[in-house]
Amino acid sequence: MLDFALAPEDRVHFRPHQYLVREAELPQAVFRIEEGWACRFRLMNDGRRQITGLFLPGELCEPQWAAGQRAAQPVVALTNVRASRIDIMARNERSPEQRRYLWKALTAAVEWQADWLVTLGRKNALERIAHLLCDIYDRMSRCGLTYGQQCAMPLTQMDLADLTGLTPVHVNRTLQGMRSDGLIELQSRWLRIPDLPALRRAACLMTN
Amino acid sequence: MLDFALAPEDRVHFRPHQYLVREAELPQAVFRIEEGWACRFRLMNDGRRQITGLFLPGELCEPQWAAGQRAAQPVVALTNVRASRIDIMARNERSPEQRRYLWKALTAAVEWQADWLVTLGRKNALERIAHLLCDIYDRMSRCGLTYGQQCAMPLTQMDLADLTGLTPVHVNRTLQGMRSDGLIELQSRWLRIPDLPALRRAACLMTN
DNA sequence: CGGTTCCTTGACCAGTTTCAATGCCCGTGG
DNA sequence: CCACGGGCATTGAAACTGGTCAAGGAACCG
Repeated sequence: MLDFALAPEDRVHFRPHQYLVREAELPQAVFRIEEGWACRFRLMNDGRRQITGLFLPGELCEPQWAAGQRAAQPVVALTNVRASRIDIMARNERSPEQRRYLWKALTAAVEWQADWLVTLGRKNALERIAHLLCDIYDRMSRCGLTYGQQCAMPLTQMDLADLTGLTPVHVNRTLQGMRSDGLIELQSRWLRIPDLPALRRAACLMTN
Repeated sequence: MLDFALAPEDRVHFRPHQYLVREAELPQAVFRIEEGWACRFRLMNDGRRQITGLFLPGELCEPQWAAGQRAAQPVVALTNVRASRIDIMARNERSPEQRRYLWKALTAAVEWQADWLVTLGRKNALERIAHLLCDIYDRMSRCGLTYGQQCAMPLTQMDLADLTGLTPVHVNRTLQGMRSDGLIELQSRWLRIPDLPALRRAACLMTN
């Protein structure tokens, strides 16, 4: 993954609900998440909240900072997080490999967000949650954090609601339904997917 | 806007519903839209459609192609479109200015999509449509295409529905309501916004 | 003109939200 | 060791937003 020397300056950690970066801050570094989960989100005046990005172990947190721009959205830890600070070099000191890597991370963010726009715009509760759980499972497996058909899933139902654009109550009911249909097993922050293709079908993820 | 020499190779045009790029195609160029509107979208198996990006005059269409990747989503003309093909240079032949420009376009796409995730995830019909119309008006004014409080708005109600994640019928009813509240005047593909701050308020766009 | 495409309207229905209350789990402190 | 408190999950009932189906009308184009 990290196929070039982004010299990790130092290790940092964060507790749940602690900010990695606040809104409009000028970040000095990008983070590579070593362990734990974080998200970026936007808050409306009346308190409605939407999570617009999820950061899992092994992933780069906010490549767009590398342009030296202000963070448009805060990033907060969802669990305990251990991360590497990677100092941002001046643009003209970057190697071609570094540029390519940052570019790739940014285009991946565009793709993920486009998928997610479809999910929020056009899918119902079951399809949204199924999509999210498939996504999580895939990303966890990509860095070797799945065990058999299982992986960690530390998000609360409120987190799930803020990701899927639903209410926590409806997330709860939908999860119940998925459990009783045998689509998932989810308990004590641990997810098991007995039949991944079935879950992907439920998420309308055939092309994906 | 186009502050460096992206030598426009040639001019092309497209009729409504004509594809600028098909899915999984390897684009040879990025486009700069000179006139007309286009969008990128994703189609679900059962026909549900979600527009994930809108391209207005003066805007760069799909900077991520510059990485030489396949188009993850098709791009189609919504009106008659006149555009400049800008051939994609090999990565290592690009000037720093070119790189900076492409990076800026890509981070702008990430920001727009994040805003749109909030809208699709957390806003109701009125707020969604108000947001969209504000966005359109802002972008049109940015390239001098607004006249007083007016600008072109060639999208059909079905297009609006596919952007906002609603049904055409509900878009229609919501527009009626906005008209009778005096929030907008919209007829024969022409939009007038009597009170932009009021519309922004209706869209919950205070921070924005 | 004739045929599309787009807009409009009505009646009914379904998925999701809201409000409110209860219970569970777990860490902390007496 | 047990009581307390806070965060999280669960459940029910009622209300509402937006979706579906269906039909009619207006505008536009060759």
